[in-house]
Amino acid sequence: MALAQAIMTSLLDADLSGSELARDFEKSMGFFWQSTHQQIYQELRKLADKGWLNKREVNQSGKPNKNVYGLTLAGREALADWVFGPTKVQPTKDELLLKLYNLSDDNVEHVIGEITHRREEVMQRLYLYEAIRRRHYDDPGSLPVRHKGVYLALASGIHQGEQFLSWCDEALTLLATVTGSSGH
Amino acid sequence: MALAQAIMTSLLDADLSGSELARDFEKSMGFFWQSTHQQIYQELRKLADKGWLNKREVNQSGKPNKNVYGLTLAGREALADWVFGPTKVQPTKDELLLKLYNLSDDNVEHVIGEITHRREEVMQRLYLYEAIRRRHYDDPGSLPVRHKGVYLALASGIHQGEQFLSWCDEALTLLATVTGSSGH
DNA sequence: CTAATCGATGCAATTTTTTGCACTAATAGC
DNA sequence: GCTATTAGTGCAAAAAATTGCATCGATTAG
Repeated sequence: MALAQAIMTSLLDADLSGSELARDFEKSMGFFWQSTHQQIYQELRKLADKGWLNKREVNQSGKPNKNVYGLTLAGREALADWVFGPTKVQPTKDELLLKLYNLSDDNVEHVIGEITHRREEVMQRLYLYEAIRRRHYDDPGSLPVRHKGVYLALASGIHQGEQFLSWCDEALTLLATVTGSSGH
Repeated sequence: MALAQAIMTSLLDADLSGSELARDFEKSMGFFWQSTHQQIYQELRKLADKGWLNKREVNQSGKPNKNVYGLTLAGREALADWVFGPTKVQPTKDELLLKLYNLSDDNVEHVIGEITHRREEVMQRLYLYEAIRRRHYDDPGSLPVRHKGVYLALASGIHQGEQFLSWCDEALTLLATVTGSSGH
């Protein structure tokens, strides 16, 4: 959707190669914007064609050469302009909710298992986010403007995680009554 | 992703035509699973070919004929089996978060505007959800099993909405300090 | 030395989603 | 009666995302 902008944003601070970007997308930026290396490579080429990125080949000792991309002036301007354009949201599609619509005595146990599992995953992620917050964003008020924004994106992830945990608790409580009363 | 299952789930209680489904997708099911009528029509044809749905043409007085689809036994079984399969999640991609990464003195005002706007939208939606909850799911504990599941999907939307509102408040508070101190 | 392995890069086919249009039949305005 | 509009259905091209491979060097095992 706005993969182009996600990539350019990653390049704001440092020039990166395709694989470096792909790795970055598993960390920070990737917390809320997933992408695969294939997509990234393609998009990089497009952006270079457009003149928003410049590419320079870096010879590496021992390893194959890597192509490092950096924002051009035009790229920076395009990115800055983009902020004022329309904002798309692609809402989550979670098959778990769909499964809930199909809840039955036959599958409650299974669904409970899935919820429990997801709860665990989200909790792990939440620990990570909290650790980052504590480490880098202890006092948001005193951060430079741009970092305030980055902090808020992180905060969004934290809020969502917490919300999910509390939903899980409600769900598990309610579903426990089903298995409990229906016996077996 | 699992559009097929989303459609079949909508057909659990009643047979529907393409346009009726499309309208449904703007309501209940569509609260957490968006789709367009084009996609729905295509998927309906595929599912009918697979033998999971049957199609019957209904002549309507005055209007063009409509094709009404219903679940076949095979369809019901496939749907029931699907619940036990792997669960995919397609996490939200929200350009607003990307914009936050690009926060600057030049665009804070604009971003604040966008957040405020979204806050309003989410609040509206939340009112709707709450109304549905109050009307149909007053006492979740006493609902039949399947409706408990449906209720939990709704509850998920409510939790998410509330989470978003509280995030908005944090964000607006923090960003107010930026515009406040930078003056002008 | 040769073959198997690995990490980084990338092409290409397939599938999914989006976008734009087109047809049909009723309805409304003139 | 003729044209414009609207609701329901659907095709098809384009764009985006996913999946599966393919290459290219260096590295390790035999």
